Amino acid sequence: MKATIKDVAREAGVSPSTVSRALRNNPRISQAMRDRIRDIAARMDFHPNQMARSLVNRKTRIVGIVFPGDAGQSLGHPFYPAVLQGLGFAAGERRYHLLLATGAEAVSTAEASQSLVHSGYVSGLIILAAEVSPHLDVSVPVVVIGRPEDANQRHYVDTNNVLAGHTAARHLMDRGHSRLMFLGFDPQYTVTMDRLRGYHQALEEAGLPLREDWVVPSRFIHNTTDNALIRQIFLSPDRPTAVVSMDDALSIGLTGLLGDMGLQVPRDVSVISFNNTEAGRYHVPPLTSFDVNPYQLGVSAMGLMLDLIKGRVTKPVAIVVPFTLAERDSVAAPNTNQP
Amino acid sequence: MKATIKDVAREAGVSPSTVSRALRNNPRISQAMRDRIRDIAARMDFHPNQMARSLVNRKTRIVGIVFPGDAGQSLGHPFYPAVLQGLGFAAGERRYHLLLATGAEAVSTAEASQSLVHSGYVSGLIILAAEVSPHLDVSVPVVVIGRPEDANQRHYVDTNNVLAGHTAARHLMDRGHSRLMFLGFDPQYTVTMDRLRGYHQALEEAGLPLREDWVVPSRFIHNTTDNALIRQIFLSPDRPTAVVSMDDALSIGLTGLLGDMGLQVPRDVSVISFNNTEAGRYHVPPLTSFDVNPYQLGVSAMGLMLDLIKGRVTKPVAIVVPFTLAERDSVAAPNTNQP
DNA sequence: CTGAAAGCGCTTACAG
DNA sequence: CTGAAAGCGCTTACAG
Repeated sequence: MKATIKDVAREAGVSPSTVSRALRNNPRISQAMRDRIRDIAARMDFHPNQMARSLVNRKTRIVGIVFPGDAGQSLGHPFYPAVLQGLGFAAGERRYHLLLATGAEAVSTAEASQSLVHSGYVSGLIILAAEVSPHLDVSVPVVVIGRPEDANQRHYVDTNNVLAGHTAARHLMDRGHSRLMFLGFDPQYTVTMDRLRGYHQALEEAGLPLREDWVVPSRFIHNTTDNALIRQIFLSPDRPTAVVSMDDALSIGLTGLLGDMGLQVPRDVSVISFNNTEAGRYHVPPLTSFDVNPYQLGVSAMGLMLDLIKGRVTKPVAIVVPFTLAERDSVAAPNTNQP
Repeated sequence: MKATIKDVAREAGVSPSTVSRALRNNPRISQAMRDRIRDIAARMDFHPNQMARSLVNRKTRIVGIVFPGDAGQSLGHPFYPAVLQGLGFAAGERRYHLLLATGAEAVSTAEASQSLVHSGYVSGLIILAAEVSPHLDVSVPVVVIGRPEDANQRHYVDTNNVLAGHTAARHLMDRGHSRLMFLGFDPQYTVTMDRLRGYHQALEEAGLPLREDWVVPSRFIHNTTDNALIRQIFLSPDRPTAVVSMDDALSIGLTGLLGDMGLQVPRDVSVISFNNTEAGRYHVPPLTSFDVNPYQLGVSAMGLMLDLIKGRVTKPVAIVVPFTLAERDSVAAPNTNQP
């Protein structure tokens, strides 16, 4: 039987109120008494039941984490465990725990969130990867990782994806490319829309035409795309010489597809990619890829969340986490022997 | 303000007891009343506070998950997110949640476990990857993933690692190798000890000598090893022609090290590896690697846990999840032109 | 078929 | 400096 506060009180010959206060270091209890009670509590291996505390405080030391799609799926992409590491680290420092939303089947982000909040288990919600409209009306603070559509009314931490898309296009153009394809547009995810915008800006600034037929959609996270469309694009004589790709997995698939068509990366097509995964690092050729620093995204999101819980933040806060570019071998100058 | 059971009771003109019973579908309440109350509760968006329920039931719908080392570190290896996916899926199906132990600094598995249980938040504990002795005396069911040292008194789910080690060695010997090195022994982890045992058995059965100097230690999960020792082993004229490696990351590091010495995989040295990661798949050469099916490990562990919580299991249960071998290009016949 | 009362393990005004 | 009482939001014997 686990010891309760009453057991400790009886043992110490005081009331439960006094034990409670002594343990929370309330100055109203004499130092001597505090020490004595703490000793007794330790000896009895007493640990206050957090459920009971939460019930009266209307606060738990738990933050709910909601993954896009069903929880499981997204963890298959290394971005998410990395975010989780960051979240866990920052939470652990302040003795908070993470509660994972587990939607077995196709439970939407919104449903998963609601269910977590309704349970009363969580004091806050961190939502990963902003699908377009997880409109939810909940009674606890919410932080989203990624840019939500109604960004100016929300707390979020994100990469500057417009800048990243711009930087990607510029990186390619600086090396002489002018025929760029965009791989991995998904209207469900603001991250791909933001990068596309930056990409378009860079093209415009360079006076290059915006070819909508070279914007290839794909399902984000799942990283499935329209191979027939890609094949068709590269069959054309005025095919692209470079690609901005939303994810390493997409880039790896693309490399294979191009290989089947007799096109080599980077000799015939340069590829600049996102997420700097291990798979991309050991791929042939090793991929030049943006690292959006998912760990830091997690750390920052949890930091913001804990401030919100403590009531230290009032206005909507947006945190931007810098990205870096890992330059490897998938980008080269255009092949001038080609058409 | 969230609606409470009292609000619903008032609205329905009945007592809270009746609302409680109606919502739990207690047959003592008339069907008509049950329907009426459920309607009202739904309309008021009432959701019972799980904290309060847990307090009286002495049960939560939360299972604590403890990672080896500090939580964060291990998530960097794809094995762990995959297990987590399985755990999450199986939990979600039964409307259970996962609470992650977050030890910021070097919190031991045992401490993390104790803290989770003491909090009262969890109804059970799943401990990932058995370090040698997480001896803990807790009041909730515990399932470990991996073989604990005191296996016969515990519930666990594991790979048959003795068989896996044996199979690895046999796979190499079947292709003509007789000088095998074992890379990645870590006395802290039973998994590596088990594989080593199987490996030894296979050598013995084949009448091959057991060379202890060819058992190279490394830190599990971190996958750091003793490169100087490896170099020394391969500098010798009677060097190994094949390696059983505990992890793809270790194998990738080894390939690089051997490359620096002018030795190629698989031409000069064959490598059979574990964990079938993406990095190994896109590595050159693609690694032949065992898949220990981490997702299923998670699903099985959670299934067992839920049975334990329901009190449907009494005696210690051990579940074995089968492994498979993904054969790729890192294993070949020994190079007969070499010494 | 329904309700009043006690209690889960804590915390915290209120009182002394 | 310490205690008795009420209450957090539920559930469940007990009673009718």
